[in-house]
Amino acid sequence: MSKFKDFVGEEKGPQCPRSYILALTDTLNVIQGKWKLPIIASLLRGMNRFKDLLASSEKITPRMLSKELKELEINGIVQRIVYDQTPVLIEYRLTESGRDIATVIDSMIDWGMLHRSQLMPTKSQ
Amino acid sequence: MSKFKDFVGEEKGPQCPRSYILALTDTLNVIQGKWKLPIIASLLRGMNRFKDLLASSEKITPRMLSKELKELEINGIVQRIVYDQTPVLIEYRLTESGRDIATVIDSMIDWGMLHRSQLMPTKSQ
DNA sequence: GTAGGCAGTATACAAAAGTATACTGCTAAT
DNA sequence: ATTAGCAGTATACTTTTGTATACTGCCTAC
Repeated sequence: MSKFKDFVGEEKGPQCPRSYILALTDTLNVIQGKWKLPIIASLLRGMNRFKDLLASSEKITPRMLSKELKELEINGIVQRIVYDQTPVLIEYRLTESGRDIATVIDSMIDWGMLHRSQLMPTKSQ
Repeated sequence: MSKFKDFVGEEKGPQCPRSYILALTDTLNVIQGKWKLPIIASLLRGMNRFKDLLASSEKITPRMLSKELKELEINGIVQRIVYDQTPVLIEYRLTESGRDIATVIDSMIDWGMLHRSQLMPTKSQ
C-alpha cells in the first residue's frame, strides 16, 4: 500500500509516520521553484560554474541563481567547492543524493506520460 | 540513464524529448501548491464531499478548496460527480491516474528518507 | 417564515516568489 | 591606468499565490 495514502494536514495530525512527512517535504523543497529543476539538470550535464549555469538556463538572473544554489547547498543537494587559486575558481557539484534525485524526476515523467496517454488514448503526444 | 538528465531551460531547447518535458510539467502542476497533496491524500482516504474535505484539511478556506479542486479536475486528477437528487449531492473522486500518483509521492518519500539518512548517518530520524 | 446545512462565490488584502537593473570587490591582461 | 571577466550582492519593483471575511442560492426541517 502507498506510503502516502495516510497523509493529512498538520492540524489533524498525519496518520502516516512523521518521518514520511519530513521526507516528502524535503523532496518538495528540492524541486519546488521555477529554477530548481533547470539548475539540477545543468549540473547533471556537467555545468559547474556560476557563469556557465547563468548562461545555460537563459533568462535566470544572477540573483535567482545565487539564491537557488544557496538553498540547494543548505539542503545537501549541491556542494560549493572553492579552489584557492588566482583568480579564485568556484564549482558547484551535485552530491550523491543530488544525483539520485533524477530517479524521482524520472518517476514524475513516467506518471505524466501514462497520464497523458490515458487522457488522450490515441495520440499520446 | 536518467530520462531527466538532458532537460535544460526553454530557450536553449531541451535535449531530452519534448514529451518528457510536457509529462514532467503536468506532474508538477498536479503536486504544486500548498493544498494539492493534502487534498489528494484526503481523497485517497475516501473523503469525497466538499464539506468533508474542508474539515479534513483544517484551515483551508472554501475559496482555496474550490480553486484547487477545479485545477485538479481540469488536469484529469479528480472527477466531479453530481447526483441529481434533492438536496443535490456532489462528490469528488480521484481518477485512475489520480490514484496512481501515489506512486510518485512514494518515490519522493523514498528519496527523502535516503537523503536524510545520508546527511545524518546515525540517527536517521 | 426563519434557521441551518450544503456547495460554493466575491471582494479585498497580505505574503511569497520572481524580475529588472544596477552595482561591488577582486584579479589579470593590455 | 583602464578595461574586462568572475562571482556574486543590493534595491526596488511586479506577479503569483494564499488568506480573511462575508456573502449567495438552493433546499429542508422546525
